[in-house]
Amino acid sequence: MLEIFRTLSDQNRLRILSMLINGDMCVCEIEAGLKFTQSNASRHLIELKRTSILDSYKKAQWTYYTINKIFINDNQKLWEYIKEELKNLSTYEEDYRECLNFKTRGICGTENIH
Amino acid sequence: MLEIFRTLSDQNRLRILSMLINGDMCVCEIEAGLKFTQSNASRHLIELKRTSILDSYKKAQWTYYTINKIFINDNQKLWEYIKEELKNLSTYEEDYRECLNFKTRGICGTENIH
DNA sequence: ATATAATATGAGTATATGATCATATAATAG
DNA sequence: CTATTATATGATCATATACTCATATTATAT
Repeated sequence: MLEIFRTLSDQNRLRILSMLINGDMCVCEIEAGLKFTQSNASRHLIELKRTSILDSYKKAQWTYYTINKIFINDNQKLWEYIKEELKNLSTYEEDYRECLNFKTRGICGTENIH
Repeated sequence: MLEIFRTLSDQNRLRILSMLINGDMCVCEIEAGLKFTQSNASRHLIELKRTSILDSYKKAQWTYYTINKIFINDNQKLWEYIKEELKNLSTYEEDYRECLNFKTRGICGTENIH
């Protein structure tokens, strides 16, 4: 529980989660959508995965991160709380717009795959 | 949400919460039961109150801290999660024994009141 | 009033954390 | 193979946090 709260107690990791509730994203989409440096995006995602809040899979050279189904299942009440609250983040609307923008423009070569 | 998670991401504050689910306690009972220094106990309790997870009331010279009913009501799912998990803390049984011990021995003059 | 006990707080220190830059690794394309 | 793109990681720095000691504040008792 401590590790979970520790991982959740960062503004930028919450912003990442608030985007992933709308669908999986790769590192460079997070990077572009939330305006992080590449290494910062990667580190936050890895930290979220380390505490099993996220899971990841690879598609070609892209690493996609996704909300971990096991985490949701093991922490249902906590997850319901988080999921509701994430939409109230002051950054949510703007972040979502930016992410959609990059998704449709095909920021990182993903347009060749999808 | 961020502030709440930040406040909850500390081992000693979780230990405090795990004791308070069994009843209100004053600063010196937390101090004795959990073996904190006086100032450390006070600071953690104040931080938990600052984020409205705890509330406090005074009885003579003692400050009693209590789980904030408003917090419970405003964050029901989160609170259910926390309440369940607190009992699984590795420190829980031992801390509870120590706190009971001090309660019955009347550690801080409270025996004169109760 | 003074003495005592409980709590809060200012100041200082050590450690943890988040961020960045530069570089390494992994995967694909040509 | 080499070049390119995406991701991960080592090193470093600045800031945040938890802790302690000393002191201030508050409340009670005598």
